[in-house]
Amino acid sequence: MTSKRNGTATLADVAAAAGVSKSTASRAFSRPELIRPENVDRIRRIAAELGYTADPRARALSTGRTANIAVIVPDIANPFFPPLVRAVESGAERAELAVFLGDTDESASRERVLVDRLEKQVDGFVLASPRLPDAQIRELAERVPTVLINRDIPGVHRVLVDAATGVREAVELLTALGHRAIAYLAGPPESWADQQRRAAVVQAASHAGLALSVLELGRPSYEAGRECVGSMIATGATAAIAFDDVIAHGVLAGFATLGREVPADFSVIGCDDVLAATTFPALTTISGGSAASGAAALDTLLALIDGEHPEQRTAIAGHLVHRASVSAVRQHAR
Amino acid sequence: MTSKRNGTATLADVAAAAGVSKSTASRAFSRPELIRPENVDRIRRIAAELGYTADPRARALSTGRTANIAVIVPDIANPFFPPLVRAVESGAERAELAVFLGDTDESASRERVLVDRLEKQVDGFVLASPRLPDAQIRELAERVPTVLINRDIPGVHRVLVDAATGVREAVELLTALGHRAIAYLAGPPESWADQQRRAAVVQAASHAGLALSVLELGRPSYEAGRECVGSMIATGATAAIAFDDVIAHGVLAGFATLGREVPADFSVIGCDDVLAATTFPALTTISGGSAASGAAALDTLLALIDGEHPEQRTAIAGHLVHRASVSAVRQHAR
DNA sequence: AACAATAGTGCAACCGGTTGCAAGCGCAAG
DNA sequence: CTTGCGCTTGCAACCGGTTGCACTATTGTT
Repeated sequence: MTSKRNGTATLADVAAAAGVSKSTASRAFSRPELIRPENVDRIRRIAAELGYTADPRARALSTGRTANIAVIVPDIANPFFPPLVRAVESGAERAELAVFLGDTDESASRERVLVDRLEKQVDGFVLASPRLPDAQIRELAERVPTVLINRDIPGVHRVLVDAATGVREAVELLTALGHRAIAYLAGPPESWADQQRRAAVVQAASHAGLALSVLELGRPSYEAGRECVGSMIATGATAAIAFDDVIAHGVLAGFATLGREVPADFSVIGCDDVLAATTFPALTTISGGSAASGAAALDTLLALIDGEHPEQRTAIAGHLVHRASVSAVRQHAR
Repeated sequence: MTSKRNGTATLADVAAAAGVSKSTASRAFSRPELIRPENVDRIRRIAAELGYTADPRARALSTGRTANIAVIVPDIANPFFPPLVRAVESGAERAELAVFLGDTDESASRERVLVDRLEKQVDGFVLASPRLPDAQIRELAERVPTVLINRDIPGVHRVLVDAATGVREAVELLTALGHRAIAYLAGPPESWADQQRRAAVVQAASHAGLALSVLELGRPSYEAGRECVGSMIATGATAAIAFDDVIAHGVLAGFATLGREVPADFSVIGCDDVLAATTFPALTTISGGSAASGAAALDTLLALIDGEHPEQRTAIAGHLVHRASVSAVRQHAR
């Protein structure tokens, strides 16, 4: 016999104390217009005195609504996700929903387990950059309201940040500043975000007539960014667009280690705007991601839960935030 | 009539399909040793075919155990918390618990609301840097297994990172490197962590015979760190220990802006080790915080849930991680 | 062969709410 | 003085599991 949960008052206790039936007590909260006003007051007062709070589990069992949602992320320690989670969290707070957080550690199988464990106790899912196969996500979305972030599966509700706009702005800026050869520091090719960004860079560069080198970095990390600087310089590029801010931050460090100056010697542009101005020099980056997509996903999910039919595909336009890591190409460069 | 939740199979369905009673079906999962082995197999197979999964709500209702826990943080976007949450998350995964995340936005009242909403659907709480008054936390801990992080309330289970050790190491290092005057860049005085760190620095500095200036920065932020550099230099200090890595990171940027070099011109030490090596120069810092305290808190909580009586107070010894932002004081300095 | 012990199963109550339906009530209309 | 209707309220079933207890075979013991 472990410590039993201290006996909080139940609805039956309240009903007994008020001399009414459970149904009446229940309705004093859920449908007060059906109950004689003076009784509503009395029941509520007694409930308060007893410290009664409805048990969400029991309520969920009969109503089918849990008042919970879940947000699943690949890695909460990746700076892209905390603002996203925070946005979901604050929207959920307004809707009086509690939120489960699942961290899949970038693993599809753990994601599967989490989703299964949570499915019965939530009214909906926000899946951020899910790693599950399309088919499984489709099935899930059929059973439970589900909104994807950064994953484009037709037929499933999703919010996507539109890389094209921001990338175009970035390339235009670089072109205007005299750069003629740039590099794209690619992220994980299986990620939808990288596919989009890569394609956008390729297209924009070719449109602007810029030479483009793509460097495959694999898992996006600070180290990967720092270590690619040498080979990046070797391509002859004078500016780089990185898959994300973390890589870009690493690149900054790489240059500093080499004693080269950004932006004087080289221009760097990140993506996601999650490091804000906390790099040195402050990072020019393509914003429009994290918090906004969390908020948008939550709005869609709430609508879905309410049985509405929100837009299936929400695009968030990323745009360039110009800070200090970009400047005109040096005259004597190249 | 909103979209009713798609009819997943219930235990009754399984029982019917297997031609046994609900009890037998139930026990085929929870107490298989009571059921004839061949029936266990058959029931489980049929359940699998029907895609049956037990409803955690219903189970919770009768067993009293929810298999959920909650972790409440003041601000998930503060880099101290994601690793902590991640550690809790991964421990919970092992114990097959799902985790609620609450973000209080640094507000005691939102914390109150969250705790109330969650209390009935979790087996325990991890409260990280809670803002609630002692009395309320005590009451909660009496009703529900609860573990605090970075909050020292006697009688309540808690894990605290012991600043003293790491701070002492830091001060010893600085002393050995020839520094004679240092600064402490203080965090929010109402935070337990700042109180500890401040006291430890004061004591260690006096013990080592170092001159110490304390600069009040209020809310710990990158900007605050960057902007205090001027007045910090004015104190005559040649090294600083910051309340946290975020401030220290700002200080690094402040020096870079001034064209001064760290560590050649000035040594900087952070706290928490949440920025890892992602600053330039890589930040020397007092580690032992985030992930470790999350893991320790979870262990304590699990024990508590199992009805054991774990140590009430767990101290995590912070220790100095020596990276690149500290060096010997320049001969001509001062 | 009679009897006890044991393994396997089912009945029904219970966890704490919600809700359809019907019953009791007062009051106005006929 | 009925009849009818609307307002309140209670009964009881239900949501989907778990579990104490009783019951029936089986097997083992003298």
